[in-house]
Amino acid sequence: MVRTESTGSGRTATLSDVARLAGVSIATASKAINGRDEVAPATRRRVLEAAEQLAFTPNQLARSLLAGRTGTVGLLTSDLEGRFVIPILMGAEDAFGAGQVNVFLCDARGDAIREQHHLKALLNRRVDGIIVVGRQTDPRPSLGTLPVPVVYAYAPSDDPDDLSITPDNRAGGRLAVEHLISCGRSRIAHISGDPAYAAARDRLLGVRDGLQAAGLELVGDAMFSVWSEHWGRDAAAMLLAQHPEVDGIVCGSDQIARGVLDTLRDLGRRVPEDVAVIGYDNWEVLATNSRPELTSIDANLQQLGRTAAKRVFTALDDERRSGTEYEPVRLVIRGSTIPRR
Amino acid sequence: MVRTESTGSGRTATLSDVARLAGVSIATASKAINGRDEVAPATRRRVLEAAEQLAFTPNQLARSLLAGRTGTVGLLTSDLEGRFVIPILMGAEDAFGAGQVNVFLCDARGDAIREQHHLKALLNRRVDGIIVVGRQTDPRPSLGTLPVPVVYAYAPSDDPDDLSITPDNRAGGRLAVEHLISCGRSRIAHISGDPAYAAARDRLLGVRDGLQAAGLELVGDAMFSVWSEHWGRDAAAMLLAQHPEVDGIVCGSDQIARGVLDTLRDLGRRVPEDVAVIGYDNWEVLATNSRPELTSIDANLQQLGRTAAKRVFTALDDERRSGTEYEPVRLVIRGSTIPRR
DNA sequence: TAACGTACCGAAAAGCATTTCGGTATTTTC
DNA sequence: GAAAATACCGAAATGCTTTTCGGTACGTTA
Repeated sequence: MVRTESTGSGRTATLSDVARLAGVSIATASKAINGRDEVAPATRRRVLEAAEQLAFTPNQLARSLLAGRTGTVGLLTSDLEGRFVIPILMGAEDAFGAGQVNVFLCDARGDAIREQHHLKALLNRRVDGIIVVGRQTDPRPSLGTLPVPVVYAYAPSDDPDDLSITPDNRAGGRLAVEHLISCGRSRIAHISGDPAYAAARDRLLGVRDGLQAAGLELVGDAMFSVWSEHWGRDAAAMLLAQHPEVDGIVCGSDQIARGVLDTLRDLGRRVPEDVAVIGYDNWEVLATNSRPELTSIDANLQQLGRTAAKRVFTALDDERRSGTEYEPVRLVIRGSTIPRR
Repeated sequence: MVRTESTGSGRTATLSDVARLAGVSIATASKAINGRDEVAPATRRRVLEAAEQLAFTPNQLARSLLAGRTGTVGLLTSDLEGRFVIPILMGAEDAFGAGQVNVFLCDARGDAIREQHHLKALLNRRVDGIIVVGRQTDPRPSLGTLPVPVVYAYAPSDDPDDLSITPDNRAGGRLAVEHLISCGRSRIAHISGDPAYAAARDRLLGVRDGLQAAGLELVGDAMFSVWSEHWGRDAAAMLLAQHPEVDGIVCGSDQIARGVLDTLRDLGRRVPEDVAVIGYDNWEVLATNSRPELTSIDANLQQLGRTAAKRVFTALDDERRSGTEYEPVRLVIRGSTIPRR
């Protein structure tokens, strides 16, 4: 691979190279390139030709230094592996990418020291704002007061003075149960994941909200353990042994729901005719490949990412908001609650 | 939220603020902070105290401008959603994060225009290098000659003068079949995904390599369609109807393998006693939640990302390599090929 | 023709940190 | 006590772009 710059010197061309080649001053070259109107058309043409020939691209570093804004944002995640982080990241990148903003990605791997290290690096690079994306909806430690706006996404900050955006898990739990009720179910159970997660507790609150509003009660106790397919299978077996009358199951995740579907199939229960099942997260690859396909609650994470991006922007100009915003969730109906045709 | 800088003016402190407060020149302040030794201990202390008091952090923009290197790298992906991109991204971020390098993340969403746009932005920001991560192992269009080193990860460039790093799918296919053979299987079939993918074709080549080396032939034709669990179920049903003697199945993906396991279970075949099944990708959430757990081929994508990062670095100093490097894959053995205990 | 206006261009400062090199002040040595 | 060496500090250049403001040169008007 050979470098093919036309400056000859091997450097990338600078504005003064362009000016020299075009036979004008640096100031004039700048104006010509940036479309300012104090330049004669013929001069502008000469400059643009020179810029083209040298493959000139303006140095953003110099620009940013002057402007006091870099057009960059730091995206500080605690765990890239987690599948909740990615859609948020996509949404943010998307919202920024449409403008002139670029994103610095930093993965702290759940380590506070590393996070502090990354934070410092971002501030040194003079990012215009920071989005902190957590992997759980449990509150996380605030970064404290920084010279740039900070928005917490998914995992809210534990400081109410910070601005946080997190999905409305309680509304999601309620939405799920309301859907089952609207499908004519009244003997509804709840199988969820790790009760140490706020997500699990909040969804249960929503489920109870929905049941209470309809004058119903949960069948058996809410079942908690871990967020796995195995647990879904085991829990469903236990549930059906103790409460064979159950006709609807709200699951805490799609993985759990997949396990539940497996057990129901093994036990000869038809889904959704005998038992309707609803998952949570709308993890497409799981939800659309099960038998039957899985109705689920979608947290609109990509939208959440876009909202976070927008807030960082508006915080740049306007006043800063604070407190926790709950993003709405939505129901995605598939065959596990409503028979196909 | 209140800003609490001590410059008073609301700006972030600059080196000259520190110098003024410490009663020294800017040059001396710089030396004191950067640990140069031409500074008297007492002076250094004064400067450091002033820097502390003002919460001074050196402006990387100014530094980069001077140094000619920014300590940033562009990560240009075509599809963040794809689950192959994330581990590579993590590996790269990890490798860089250990140094002083930060990553600009750009998602082109599979759109060439957007990619060009992002590329230009990265060059304007004077990144020191670029990693291009594709979502398939099929060759992709080269970005052409750029003033910074470029490494293509996962999807190799179609220009042999570029440096590409991609997983060795052929070796993976061979590894899978060799494992089945070592498990005593000799009537082996292959169910894979979309034949338009180089990954599918390369893996089949590897499967044939392994069979031929053992003097065996594939049972039936290799079966191609799409990368889905549904197809895995359907294909397995067809396969067993035509070739009930099959005792080993190499699957083109873990999703397909999950479908295959489902069908085998429905048909009363024991896994691995009657039929051994091996997947591909080692997608943990699928592989460890199936019944039985799924043996699979892991492409070491995180390692691939780290290698790509390293190559960008070395290309900065050393000569540039070119051509396509094939990263080794590895076998992860679970219950679908070897009975537990 | 003199005075004025317009159109265009260029010098220079600003943004911030680093580094070189020249210059004091202090210490050491003869 | 004078010369040399040392230790420490500061002015200024560097990197690159943008913007302001002062200055030509030309054309226009009275």
